Amino acid sequence: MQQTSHPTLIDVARLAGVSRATVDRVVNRRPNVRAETVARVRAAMEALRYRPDPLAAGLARRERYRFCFLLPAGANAFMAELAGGIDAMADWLARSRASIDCRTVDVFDPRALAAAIDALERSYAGVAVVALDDPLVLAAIDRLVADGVPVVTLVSDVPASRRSHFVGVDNSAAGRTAARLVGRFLGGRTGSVGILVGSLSLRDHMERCFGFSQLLGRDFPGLTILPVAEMRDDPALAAAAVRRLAAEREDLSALYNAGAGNEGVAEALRAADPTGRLVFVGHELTPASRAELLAGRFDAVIAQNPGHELRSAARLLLADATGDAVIAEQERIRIDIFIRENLP
Amino acid sequence: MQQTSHPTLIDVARLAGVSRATVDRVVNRRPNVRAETVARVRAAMEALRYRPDPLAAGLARRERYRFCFLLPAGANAFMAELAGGIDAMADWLARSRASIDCRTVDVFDPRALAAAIDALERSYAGVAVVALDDPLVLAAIDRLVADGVPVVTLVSDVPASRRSHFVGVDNSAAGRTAARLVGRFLGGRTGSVGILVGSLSLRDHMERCFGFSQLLGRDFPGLTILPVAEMRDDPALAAAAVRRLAAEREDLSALYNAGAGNEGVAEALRAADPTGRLVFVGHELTPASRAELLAGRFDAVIAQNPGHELRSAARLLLADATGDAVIAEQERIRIDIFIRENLP
DNA sequence: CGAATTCTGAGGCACGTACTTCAAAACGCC
DNA sequence: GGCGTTTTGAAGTACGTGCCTCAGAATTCG
Repeated sequence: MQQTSHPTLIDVARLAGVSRATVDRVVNRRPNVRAETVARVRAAMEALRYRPDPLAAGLARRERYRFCFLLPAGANAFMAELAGGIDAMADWLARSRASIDCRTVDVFDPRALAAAIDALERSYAGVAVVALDDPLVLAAIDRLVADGVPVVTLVSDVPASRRSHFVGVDNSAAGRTAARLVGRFLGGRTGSVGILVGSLSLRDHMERCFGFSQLLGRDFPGLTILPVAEMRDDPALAAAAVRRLAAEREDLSALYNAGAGNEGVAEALRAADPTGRLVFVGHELTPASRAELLAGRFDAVIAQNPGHELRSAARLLLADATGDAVIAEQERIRIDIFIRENLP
Repeated sequence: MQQTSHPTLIDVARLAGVSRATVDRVVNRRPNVRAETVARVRAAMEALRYRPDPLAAGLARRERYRFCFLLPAGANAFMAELAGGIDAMADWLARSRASIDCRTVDVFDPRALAAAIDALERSYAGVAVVALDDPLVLAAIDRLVADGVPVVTLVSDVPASRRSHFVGVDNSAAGRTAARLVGRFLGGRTGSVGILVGSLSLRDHMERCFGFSQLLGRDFPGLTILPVAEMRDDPALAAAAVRRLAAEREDLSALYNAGAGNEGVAEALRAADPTGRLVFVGHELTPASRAELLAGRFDAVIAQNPGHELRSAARLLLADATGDAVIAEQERIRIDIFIRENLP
């Protein structure tokens, strides 16, 4: 029954005319095997199409992998969904003998984030962190990596650090996507376009802003870009800014919110734009932004799938720990566009 | 070290004051255990947070799962990507002791598809099929299910059959999404809109068409919907249809292709609409549609991620076979919108 | 040639579970 | 009390690999 049941290490040993131990040495690239013997074993492996049973291997090497996910504290709906998704992965991870500790930290404070990273136990098999592009944070990440703990950045990157991967989207492209939609939805109308962000010191907000302005300025010359308004992801501040923009510029034709706080924007829009003529594009699919899309007050939402990002980060850390290969295509996070009709 | 290393069946037995065998009986719901004993064992499992080690369990029950994926033959780029993606899952599946046999069949012929389904070995632990909504196919699927082989439909559904899941998108919603984009991109312009499909007997094409017409008619009364043109996913026929539409209707302002054959549309567009005023929305991200988006001749592409669909189908079949739970959110296939700026 | 080194074989323990067998104990019933 | 049935315990084998030890063979080197 060789064709149905998978070949084992013993089958390889028999075919190659060597012992179990020698096959083991070859498979696990241990030293002290003659080149000629290696070749014979390799040939036998080829012939039988031998693949080490991952279950038995995992059982035998009794390692367990503990990972840590460092997420921003706060009421941000997107981040809340991230945190909530971690539990959903528990079963999934147990299958690979892995587990995740989740910690939260104030993400607007580089000092606190760096301290939190420094405080992490070095026994972790890997760490995923929603980072902040700041020298302090960069140094902390590099220290962690230097101590032998692989790091992936999640959602927000620190490109210059020694993290092994970034799991997230190209935020410049996301900004350009928003700009294209705003421009096309305006369909040739002219006017001014307002931009809101959480903070320009957040790399992702800044990049979106940059991409948005760049494309809008180049491809839609009829539109005037207004100065960027910062609002710390605070719905109340966002609402105030929207009201101010609507009052000051009667030619206001579109709004782009590169940050969070869409609830505030929505609230202000209800008052400032009762007819819904104003084109609005924001980020992240939350209960609030979803409801606004359905109500027709938001025209499009640019999003990234937090579940995919979590799983991708976990897979990458796991691959780092076990030495397995990764499917690159699967780990590329896409820039999702949601309108009223394709809400999940 | 009880808190770091996971508890085993033996730990549970010790705590419950019973033997290994009894714990095994409880864990695997075997008969002949007194209710009171079951409760004691359950309590011990709770207390220790015992979870059976999936690796050891998998090793002990020496089952292997063979699945079969039945895909359409033909040069269709989307389907080719589907087929190609199966190999990429091989490693992934080996980890769960599963493997996939991939077979192809002419999807336009219900009789052939039904015969292919009937010819499948009943030893498969599950089958995924790109189905065709036809009574013959439905009956064949139901026969397979009756023989104890779980079936999931992939991309194209047979809702009335006894398949356990459908992995794919809501094509009516996809059509509505396309309509919204066409309408918004036209930005108030009036004119007529052409619709192309592969075949109206294909459920997914028909549903897209339906969703598209429905929303366009309701929300964009300034646009006239032209009669649907069928073209068997043939680029040459598509090109001819586009040329004919462009010639006959000088008010043609947008085109929607609900089927494949985008290469043909692109070729015809180059000639018929050199200025790029015509709004075009199509389906599926292929090298061709990608290039057209970048060139600016296509305005948007509605897509589904074939890799996700494959993995989802595999996960669902695996869950069916092992009795594991599925993460519903993860298995919902999203309707992707791609424009020039958010191409992956 | 002898010694040191490099290879190889044989065997065993461990991982944590599934599944089996057999005997002993507990229980119900008449 | 005796019988039959249900429940439980004890013990074992098996799954396929990682990792270990130790002895003996083969090879190289001085």
